[in-house]
Amino acid sequence: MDAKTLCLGVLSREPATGYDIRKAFQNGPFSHFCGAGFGSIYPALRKLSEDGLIEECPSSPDVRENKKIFSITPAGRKALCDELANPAPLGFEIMRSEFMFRVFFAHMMPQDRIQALFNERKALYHDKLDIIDNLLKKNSILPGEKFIAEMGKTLITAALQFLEKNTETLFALTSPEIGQQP
Amino acid sequence: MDAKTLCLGVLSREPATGYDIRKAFQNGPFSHFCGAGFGSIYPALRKLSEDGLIEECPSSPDVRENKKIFSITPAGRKALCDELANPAPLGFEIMRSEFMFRVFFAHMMPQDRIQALFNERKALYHDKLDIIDNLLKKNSILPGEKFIAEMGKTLITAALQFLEKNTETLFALTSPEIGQQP
DNA sequence: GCGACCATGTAATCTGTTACATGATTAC
DNA sequence: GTAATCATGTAACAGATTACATGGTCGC
Repeated sequence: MDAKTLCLGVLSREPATGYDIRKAFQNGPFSHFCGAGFGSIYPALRKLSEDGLIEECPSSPDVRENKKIFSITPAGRKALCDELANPAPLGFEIMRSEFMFRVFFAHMMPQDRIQALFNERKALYHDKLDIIDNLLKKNSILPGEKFIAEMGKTLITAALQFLEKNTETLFALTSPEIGQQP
Repeated sequence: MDAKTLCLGVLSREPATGYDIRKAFQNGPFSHFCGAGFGSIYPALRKLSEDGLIEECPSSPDVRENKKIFSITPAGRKALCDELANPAPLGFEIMRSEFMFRVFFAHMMPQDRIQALFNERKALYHDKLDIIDNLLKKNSILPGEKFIAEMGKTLITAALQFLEKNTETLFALTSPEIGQQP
């Protein structure tokens, strides 16, 4: 899914600035399953604008002059629908994970490094759960959005519980000091 | 995690060809958390070879001439360790998911399309579970590898159960024919 | 006044994906 | 003999990440 489609998706919910879109990816309803940085978002907005899929809202006196609020056009909504309905290039994206790659090679890392990795990851999971819980508190939430928030919550909770239950077992089976072992 | 590190990781377990590496990503122990295609693997192998991190095994009469079996060098093992231990650029990779993006916009899709999406996804999960179950049957499996296989199994099972339980609820809340709704 | 946050954008680089191009071996 | 699988690679293109560069507003 490219940055253009992601931006279109965010804008289909409500008008937003590039900055707002990034927040939606960082702390908002999209944060647990996709993302993009400024370097992807701004060029995407320019292209979408050129293609007439989004448009800049007329500036009003109460917003700063350099602030650009974009809204989706009917053509943009159509383009998003088409993209959503298309045969899907699939790709199994769940868990394309650097964390898992590292832990896979636990025998090549000192135990304190793995411990730090686990702690970081648990903290990250807790952050994501907080974000999702806040989303679920809102009363106006569409079915798809709710479904995905709950799915995220379920999966992150499962991951967290797995880490909590199995860390000791992993440590019991790896040597504390070993770093460069084959 | 770039293709070079991924290849190095695969080769740290046993010597392999580019083709073997791809299989490790498609059906092997790495399949549920990372991946790469030929277009990434072969250039990566060339670079790793140039840097002395891997080397081509001397050709023996029992293997075909154009087949190149690579093995990791001590320098390569060191490079992998360094990469594993480094402060981690983090990035929350769990669930960077096109599936979730689509379902999030369920209200913009006809119900039969969502149904198809769900069926595809469930089939994919079952495939992944089969692969993982086969991995877990092996008796010689390192602790990190076992941990990650079991974590994958746990998470995929949780995802599958979530889909099974909540599909009807989602469908009850979305209209069957609506496609292009705001 | 200062730090945190809002806000936009560009340019270089890196890297991955896709399609193409080729051919050997194995099992039926 | 023919289809599936093994096996290697290149080239063009699309795309993202990273760092850079700039400046306004708000609360303390």
